Amino acid sequence: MCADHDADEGEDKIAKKARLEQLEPMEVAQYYTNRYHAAMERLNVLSPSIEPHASGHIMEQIALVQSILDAGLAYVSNGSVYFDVRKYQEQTHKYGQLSGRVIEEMLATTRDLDGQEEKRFSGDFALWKKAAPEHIMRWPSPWSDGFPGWHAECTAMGAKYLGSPFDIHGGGMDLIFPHHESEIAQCVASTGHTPCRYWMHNNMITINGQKMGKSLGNFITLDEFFTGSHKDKDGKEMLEQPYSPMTIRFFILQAHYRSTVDFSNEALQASEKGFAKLMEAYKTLGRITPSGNATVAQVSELRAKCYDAMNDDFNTPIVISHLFDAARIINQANDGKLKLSQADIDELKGVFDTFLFEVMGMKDETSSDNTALIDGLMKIILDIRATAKANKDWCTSDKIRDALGAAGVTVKDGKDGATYSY
RNA sequence: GGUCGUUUGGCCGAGGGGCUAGGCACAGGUCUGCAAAACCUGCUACUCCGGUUCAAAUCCGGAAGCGACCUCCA
Repeated sequence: MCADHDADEGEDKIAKKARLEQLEPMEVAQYYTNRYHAAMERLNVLSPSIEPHASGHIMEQIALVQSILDAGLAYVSNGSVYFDVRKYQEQTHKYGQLSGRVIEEMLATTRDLDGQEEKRFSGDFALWKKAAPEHIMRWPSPWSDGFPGWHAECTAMGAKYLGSPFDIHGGGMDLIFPHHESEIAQCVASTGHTPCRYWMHNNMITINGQKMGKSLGNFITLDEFFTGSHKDKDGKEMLEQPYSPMTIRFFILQAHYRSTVDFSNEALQASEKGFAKLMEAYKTLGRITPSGNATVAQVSELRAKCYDAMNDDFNTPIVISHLFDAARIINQANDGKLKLSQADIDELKGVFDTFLFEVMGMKDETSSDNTALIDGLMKIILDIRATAKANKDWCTSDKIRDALGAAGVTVKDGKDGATYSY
C-alpha cells in the first residue's frame, strides 16, 4: 500500500507566525512538520511512503485548473479561476453526492464572504486565487500571480502519486463539505471519473464531552498528553497524569473510527489499565506449560472472530473485546483452571501478534535494549527475596517489594515464585 | 436559520427488531504470611413523548440536549 499524506502549509497561519518570529515561512512549516512526525513516530504510526508538499506541485495544480477550463467547467474572473458548479451539476448531477448537499438549498443560506462578487454563482469555489500584494506565497500562472485553491492540491497530488482513481481517500468528517465534494468535482471535470474508490471519514475528538478546539481553550497536544501537563485557559491542570503514546493509541482503538472519541482522565486511565492487562496476559502466555492435546474451542474460533470484526468496517473495539476474552483464557490456564495444548498456546500468541501488534500497531512500551539486563537484575533481587520469604523474614521481603514498588516495579507472588511488571 | 449526524449502566464504549459486547470503577468471594495480580460472583443500561409489531435500545414520527458542516482560509 502506498500512503500519500499531504503536508498542508496553511498560508495564513504560517505567514503570521513567520512574521512574528522573523523566520522564513518554510522554516515555520518545517518546524510543525518535524514536531508532527516525532509525535506520530511515538504513536507507532507508520510513516507514509510519499509525503508531497502542495507548494512543490504548483505546475500540476496549474495543469489541473487548465484542464477544467478546457472542459468548459470553469471561468476566469479578475485573475482568479472559479469552478462553475451549476454547469457541472447540469452535466453530471453529482455535486453534493458525497455530502448529501442540495445546491438549491445552499443558495438560500450563503453568508457574506470574500470575493463573492467575482463569482457567477455563490456556490462556485476557487481553483486559482489572484494574490493580494501582501501575500507571501505566490506563483506565476496564465491567469495571475497567485496561489492554487485549497481543493486543488489533493486532486493534483493524489492523481500524480496514487493513480486515478486510487483506492482509499481518508480525512476527517469535517472535510466532507466542501473539501472532498469539490475534489470529486475537480477530478470528474478534468478526467471524467471520481478520484477514488472509497472514502473513509473519521469522527472528531472531544474532551469531557466538548469539542476539542483552540477557541474553546481545551486543545491538548499529543506532547502534552505524553508529559501529562496541560493547563487550560484558567490555568487549571487538565491532565491528572502523563499518558503514554500506547495508552493514547489503545484508547483511540477502543472506539470505532466513525464515532466521536471522548478524552477524559477516567477514560484514559481505563485504557492504560486495560492495555497493561493484555500485555501481561501476552507475557504470561510465554510461561505457560502446555498440557494435553485437546484444543480449546474458544481458542480456535478466536482468529476468525477477529477477522470478522476487522472486515466489518474496521471494528477495532470488537477485536479488542475478543483479545480480552483471550486474556481471560490465558489467565485461567495460568491458574491451572484450564488446559491449553501447545497448539492452543501457539494460536493465542499468533492472534496477539497478528491483531494487537501488526494490525492495530500496538507495541510493548516496557521493552527496551536493557530488557535482558533488567531481567537478570530482577532475577537476583527476587531470588534474595524468595530466600527471605522461605525464612519467614517478612520484614526483608516486604522491604524489597515496597522499595521496588516505589521505583515503579510491581512484584506479584504466584504459586511458582514471584513475577514482576513495570 | 438550513443540512446532516448523535444521545447506551458510576465512567469509556460496541451492537442495532426477540440472543442483552468488552474495558475501567465499585462490592462480595477464592488463592495468599500480608499485599498485588489472577480467577469466580454481583452491578443488566439504552434522552423523552407518541406510533408500527406477537416482540423495540434497535424501525417510523415528533421534542430536547450535544456536535459537525453551510463553499474566506486550511
